[in-house]
Amino acid sequence: MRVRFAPSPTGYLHIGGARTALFNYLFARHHGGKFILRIEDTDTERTIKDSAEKLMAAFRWLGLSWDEGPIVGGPKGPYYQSQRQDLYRKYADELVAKGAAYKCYCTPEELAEEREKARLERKAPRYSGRCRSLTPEEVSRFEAEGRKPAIRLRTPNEGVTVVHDLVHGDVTFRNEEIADFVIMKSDGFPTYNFACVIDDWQMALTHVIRADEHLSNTPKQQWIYEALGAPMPKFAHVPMILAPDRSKLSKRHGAQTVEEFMEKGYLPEAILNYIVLLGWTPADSTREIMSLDEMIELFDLDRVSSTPAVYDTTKMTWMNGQYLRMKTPQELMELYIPVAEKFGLGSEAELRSRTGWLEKVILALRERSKTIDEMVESSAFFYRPPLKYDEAGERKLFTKVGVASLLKKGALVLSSVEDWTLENIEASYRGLIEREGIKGGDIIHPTRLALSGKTVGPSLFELIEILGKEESVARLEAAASYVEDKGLEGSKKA
RNA sequence: GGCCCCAUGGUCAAGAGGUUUAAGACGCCGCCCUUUCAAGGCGGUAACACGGGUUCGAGUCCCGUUGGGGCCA
Repeated sequence: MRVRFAPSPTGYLHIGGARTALFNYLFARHHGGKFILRIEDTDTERTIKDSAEKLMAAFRWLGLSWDEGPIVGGPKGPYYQSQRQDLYRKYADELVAKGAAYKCYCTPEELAEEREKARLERKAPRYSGRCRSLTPEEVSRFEAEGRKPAIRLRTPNEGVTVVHDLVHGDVTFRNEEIADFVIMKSDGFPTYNFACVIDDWQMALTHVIRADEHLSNTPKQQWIYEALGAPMPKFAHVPMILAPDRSKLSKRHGAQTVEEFMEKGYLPEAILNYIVLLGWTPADSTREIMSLDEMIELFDLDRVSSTPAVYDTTKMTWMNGQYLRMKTPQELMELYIPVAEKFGLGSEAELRSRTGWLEKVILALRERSKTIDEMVESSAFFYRPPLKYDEAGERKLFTKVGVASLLKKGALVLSSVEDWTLENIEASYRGLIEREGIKGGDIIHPTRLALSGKTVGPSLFELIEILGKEESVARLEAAASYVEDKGLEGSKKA
């Protein structure tokens, strides 16, 4: 079995494209077939330089490999449409010679006029077929005028065409609805439908798995296969992925490309796992968390649904958190370091020089982070004192009478801890709590705020241990001075 | 505008005529755990778009309406 993903390199790898690519990939791997990548850069003007490179980088990052295509090559190349132009020309000429297609000399103006006329008569605008049977004289007159012909496929005017779709079942189109359409434009470039069929045929695809938006194009494509005498692949139109407002995904919907999620600290396995569930469920539908290998084992087209899906970042973020928790500290460190560097927490060399410490930081944060970026952000206070204290926390905790003295006492007991272990740190604080006759929270919460600037975070004693004795003491004293300088104690009502 | 596709909770989604007083997941709410927040555990909230048929029986089949999406221009 041979399938392909054929993106046009006009931007980035869209979440919907990624899902379609994934379905193709899984189908190929499940059946031991080939997954082919083809770049549809036929429309050279709109092609963005090196966006094909970016696309492939996204694939690599996701962990999806292709068996044939750019870089890896293959027997059916080239895999860029821009390098296959002579093929389209060749087969178009063949169709003309056979009489299955013909040259059309109509100018855009004439066509527009025809369309306008149809509109006024409230009829469906469709090509009249005026160039269907031009006499040799007419042809030479047009040629003499210097007109460049387009090539149109001669299509049936009656009867129906049925697409046997693997997802939708049989879909019937009335042939009279579709007029002779252009396969080669007058500028010599093929139209989408033609190039697509030539390539799919030449690349010997057995299945065309693509998004629903192409279902309406399929009868035209089937006619091209027939005209060519080419074997027809099986078609499977998978549901589209919609934005939260149920419209087609576009830039204005914010994060929607694989690259964006990559930059936001998402894990490729989480993205893959989330999108595979958009339009497909395994036979055991309560099963959600799956590795790529498991998806390959479980995936098949018969459980692909036909209803479009709205994608929801919230659930993907949750899933990312699930995957984050499955990572070892070592794995997380490799993901953490580059982001931390970008955040200005230190150079890679600096960070790597204290991996033991870093592991503790990461372990402390792993349970409460959903993305790598979030993890890095919430670890910032381990590297430098808080720039400011959480406002609500300050109002609640630093205004209590006696808090400054409590913080100082905390600094004192910590400074006297000889052997800096979690147990000893906690014991020192517990002792203080008992001597003062206060509740644990009375000092634990202000201490957390003093050390991290936050009211939430890892277990306090773990936090203190990681921060170190000197730094903890210094921050407690700084906070005590801060409370005193600002006269916060007892100021709650003011 | 014509044609095509789609229609179960806010979102993903199971359901292939009776096993459904409709799974599961995210979210949300509550409780438990707990030094906080998470995580985890437990519980709760919430749906078959509407109208006609077919059938002993319909979320499941048919038709229409409405809504959404796509393709062609």
